Amino acid sequence: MFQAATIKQIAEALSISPSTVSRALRNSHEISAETKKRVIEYAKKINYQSNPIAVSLRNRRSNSIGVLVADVANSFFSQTINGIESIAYEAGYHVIITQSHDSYEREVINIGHLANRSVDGILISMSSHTTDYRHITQLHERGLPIVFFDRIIEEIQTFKVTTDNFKSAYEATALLIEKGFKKIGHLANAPQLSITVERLQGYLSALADHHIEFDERLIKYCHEGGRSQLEIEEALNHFLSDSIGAEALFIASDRLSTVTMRILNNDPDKAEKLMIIGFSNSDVIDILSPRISYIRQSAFEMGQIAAQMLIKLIESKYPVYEFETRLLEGQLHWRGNPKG
Amino acid sequence: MFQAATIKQIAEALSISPSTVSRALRNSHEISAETKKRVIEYAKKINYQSNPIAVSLRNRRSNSIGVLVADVANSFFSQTINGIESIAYEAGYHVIITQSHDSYEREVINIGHLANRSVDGILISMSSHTTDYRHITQLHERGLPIVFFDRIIEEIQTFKVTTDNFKSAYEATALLIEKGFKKIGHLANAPQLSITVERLQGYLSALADHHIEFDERLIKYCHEGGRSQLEIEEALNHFLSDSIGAEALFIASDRLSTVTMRILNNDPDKAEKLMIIGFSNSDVIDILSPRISYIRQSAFEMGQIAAQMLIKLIESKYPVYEFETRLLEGQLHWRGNPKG
DNA sequence: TACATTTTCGGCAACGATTGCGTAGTTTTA
DNA sequence: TAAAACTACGCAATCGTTGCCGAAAATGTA
Repeated sequence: MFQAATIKQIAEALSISPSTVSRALRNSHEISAETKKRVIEYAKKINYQSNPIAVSLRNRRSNSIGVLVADVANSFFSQTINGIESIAYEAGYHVIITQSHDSYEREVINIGHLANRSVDGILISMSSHTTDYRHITQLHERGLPIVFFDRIIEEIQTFKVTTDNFKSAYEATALLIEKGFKKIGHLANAPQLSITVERLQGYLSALADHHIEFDERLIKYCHEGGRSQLEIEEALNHFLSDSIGAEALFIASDRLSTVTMRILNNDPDKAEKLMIIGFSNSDVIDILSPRISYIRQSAFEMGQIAAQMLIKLIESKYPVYEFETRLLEGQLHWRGNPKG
Repeated sequence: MFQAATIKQIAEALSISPSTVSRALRNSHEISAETKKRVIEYAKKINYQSNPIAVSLRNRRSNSIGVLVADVANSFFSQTINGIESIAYEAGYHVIITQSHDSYEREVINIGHLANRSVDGILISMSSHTTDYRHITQLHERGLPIVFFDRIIEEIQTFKVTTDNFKSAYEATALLIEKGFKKIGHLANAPQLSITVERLQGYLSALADHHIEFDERLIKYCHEGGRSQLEIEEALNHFLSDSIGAEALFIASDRLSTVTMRILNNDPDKAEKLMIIGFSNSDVIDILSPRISYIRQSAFEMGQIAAQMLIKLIESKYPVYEFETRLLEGQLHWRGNPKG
């Protein structure tokens, strides 16, 4: 491998000590203008770049932050990552991205690796199969800055940012009711996720406020969160069965929405029977067939806020004990009949 | 911040030297079974984890690889990243992802940061606005392992992996011709990209083989690659103008495809006039309206191969002078009439 | 028993950058 | 004119780990 220039080389070339070079480069007042000039010029000449690994070792700071998401190939998360990156970059941090693929084991391994990799802090969106939080509480107790976004948990006191899922779900459900639908199915994500609970509550609350009796058969959890198409097909058949007869459907996540849409696209009979609203950040959700009304989350902004929170934690000189949970507004887009 | 356990602490606690601890943990034959056992037990007890930054400094290896893509919020790239990650993870490398957003300046800055960050190698998919390769050749000459994927360049001798763009473009165009279309527009990406040139040649070659006269007005380059919807609207209007009268369209990239689809979705008159085939790795491309036939690249596999190539370069004990350029097959999916 | 060999381990130095402390040499102040 | 203050720089330690060399102890051989 190639040999990068070091402070020692500069020191030797100019017959001064490494400390002087270091101070000159950092523009210390203890160094004469003359010496500074010589050092800076020579450093530029040999294209000196400080070795970030050495700096990290010395400063016990890596200037990098870790991110855990379920999957980067998911519009919502990739947009979030864009937001994280935009802030991190500005602040001089590198971003190390890992994926849990919604597996608890991978979450544990990845978070362990990140902490071990000496990241200065971690941004976490929980895997849908996680119910044991010890791998995170351990790190948190040891003082590692952690911020949760999107899929947050109650159990750990720190900064969090997510969509106002209750409100968005409420609005979506209420809108369906106002449009005249009464039998509204709810295709929910894995039940242990915060977003699942919040969205379910929004749904239930809207029903209650509009005096629609709650029918538990109208709720179906997807434990595989859309990774299994079969799971969703069964749920749809269930909703559309004669005994249930759902007229509309509120879908609680990105992936569930697109998988549902694929099934309906292949089965126009079903598609005609259902008015659909779903969460989705796909950039082509508005040109899918059949039509789907959708709730779009402020993913980019969520990433930005999460990154800002984390960097604030990392750079705080004193331990932080006051935390905030930010809720971002989702945007509801009504698109009318499936057949348009 | 929390204090991680170190080798020194173990050494002190067991009244042995740090070197002995290090060797014991690495299972050196020079250490007695007895000592090994004591060290390993105590290390486990205090949850010792080696500090990767110190190891990096010592070994001049960071066990991380850098990736440069245009945009993670793009199905093709996010799938590629998934492939890269799967291999890198197995081999013990971390992945640092950066985005050029198709800007030359950001590409230069990001690649500089990655190299400076002491990654052990870099995976690059060129930004569409890059014509000057000095920032890369410099690193390459200094011995930094580099592998190109997707958007590759001729100028640097190394491993490369991309789709057989010529073949896929040829097949797509030939298929349109066989279906009876003669006036086939080609919506091309930025002209300086390898993939643009290869796809254009496939298109031209198919026309020639089928004895269709080439009309240069049927080719439109999109210098903004879909970042500007206006650019594409103008191109479509051009293709559909009376004097041109295109009957079909071959679209050369993911983003161009989806933006075109949005325009056509909003303008059914236009949509009816055009049979469309486009490159796309969107997971919902098959349920868009209007219908679009598409070429899907083996993105995940491309990421895997690129990562394998890079790791091979990194871990090679001798300089490598024999390089390979792998071409992966694209998959053509015919979906018939727009109105289906 | 005497010597050679092997096993087991400690000490030192280095990776590259940073920084507290010390100290010549110079200038300012009383 | 001597004391004080300041300027400009070097020394050495530090971060955690590991390669190299050598030394002591254990073992083997004659």
